[in-house]
Amino acid sequence: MKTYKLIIADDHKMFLDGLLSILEHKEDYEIILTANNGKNVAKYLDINSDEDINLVITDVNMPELNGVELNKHIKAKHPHVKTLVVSMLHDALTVQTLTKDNVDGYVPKNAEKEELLTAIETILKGEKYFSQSIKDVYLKGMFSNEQTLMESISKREKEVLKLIAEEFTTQEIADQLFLSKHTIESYRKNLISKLEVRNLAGLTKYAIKLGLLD
Amino acid sequence: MKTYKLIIADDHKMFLDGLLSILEHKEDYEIILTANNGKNVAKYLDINSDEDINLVITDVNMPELNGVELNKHIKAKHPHVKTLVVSMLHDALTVQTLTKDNVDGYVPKNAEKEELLTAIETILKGEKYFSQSIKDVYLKGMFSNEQTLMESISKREKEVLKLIAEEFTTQEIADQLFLSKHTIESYRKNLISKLEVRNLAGLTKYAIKLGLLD
DNA sequence: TATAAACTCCCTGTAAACAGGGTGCTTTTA
DNA sequence: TAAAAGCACCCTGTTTACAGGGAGTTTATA
Repeated sequence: MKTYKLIIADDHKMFLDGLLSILEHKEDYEIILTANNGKNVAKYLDINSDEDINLVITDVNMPELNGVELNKHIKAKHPHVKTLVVSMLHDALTVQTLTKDNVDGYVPKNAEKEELLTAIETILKGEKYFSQSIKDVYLKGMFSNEQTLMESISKREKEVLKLIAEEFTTQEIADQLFLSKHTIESYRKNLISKLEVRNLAGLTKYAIKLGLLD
Repeated sequence: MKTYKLIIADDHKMFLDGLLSILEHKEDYEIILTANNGKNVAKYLDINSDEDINLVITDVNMPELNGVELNKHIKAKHPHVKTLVVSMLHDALTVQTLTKDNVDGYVPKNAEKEELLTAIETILKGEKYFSQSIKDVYLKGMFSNEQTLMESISKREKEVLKLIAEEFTTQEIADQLFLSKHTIESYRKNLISKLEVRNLAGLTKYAIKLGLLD
């Protein structure tokens, strides 16, 4: 019987313990590493790229390097390593980003442990596994136009939006970004129009929705 | 050796499984009930009040009845039952509400399982147990003036704040509340001053923080 | 290499927000 | 029963935001 090598990343130690206790008396899984952030996992993979890790199980919200970024890194640098996200239910955008980055599966933390085991097995067989609730979120996102809006906001616009939501005035933002006051006014105007809001209050809410603030 | 009767409430089944696997091979703990919301726990306690449950371990974020409300209910109706919150790190206000409602302990989910066991033992001995990080949050809340600010906002001010965050202009708010435009301007001014923010963006963030929006 | 998208900047107005005062009335509570 | 807090309103300014245009340059991409 083949033994699979696993890495688990989650900053909730108790949850990690739970996962471990579920997996450790399965003889076909060997936990090579546990980490409380994504960076350590990325580092480990970069250094020990000869060791054939089969699967990385990761949370989304983690310090240093979050699950979305970790998945992206893995798929770019170590495409043979499978990835399974086990996390709270996230917004459609997160799920979409993950799938676009070729994640192999997503199971919410409120799933039964049996489902987790099924997901792991399925992924190790080379297939994808997404819980129904994740598929729902994804589809909901596809047919609402929210993420279409989100995608239509450029990097620079997001930068300005963030500063607006941080209560800086147009002039202050211009100074910070070494741009003309007129430019920032244009950005604000476009954002108000694109996001279909009326004023700073609406922009601020969107900035929060987009996760631009801490 | 005495056996203690425990109830665990958490809507993340996998976390629940983890907790169970940590506790179930401890012979002095008997898990009477697990639930994925607070309501079922409250119901169980209300009906089986003769059965002497020693401790309820609960998450904060749960459907139906959250951990804060559950704790309040338990301490009001079943004061002999100890309560331990195991949850993500929460804001100072949540921690303060819990302590005000006489919760017996709070351990964050990223704690080691040893700390959880220590917390349980300590509480069952009749003492309180709060992780250092929780104490930090609490103290930070005490010495920051955030919740003092929250309390200093009157009902009318909250009403105006909500409408501001909903992107209505001063005139529109005045019309809705049948007040003078000047009055609304005064409220906005006072809110900006009280909440120590600079503009609509800051007010909007506070409205969200205070839970005035959906 | 076109063509679109993003980025940058500018103009003219008007409307709204922001700053810093003040008044009087009512309700709560120490 | 005073004092304090909340409520509603008013005034004079200044600053900023908002509305609705235009236009050139760079960058990515089909």
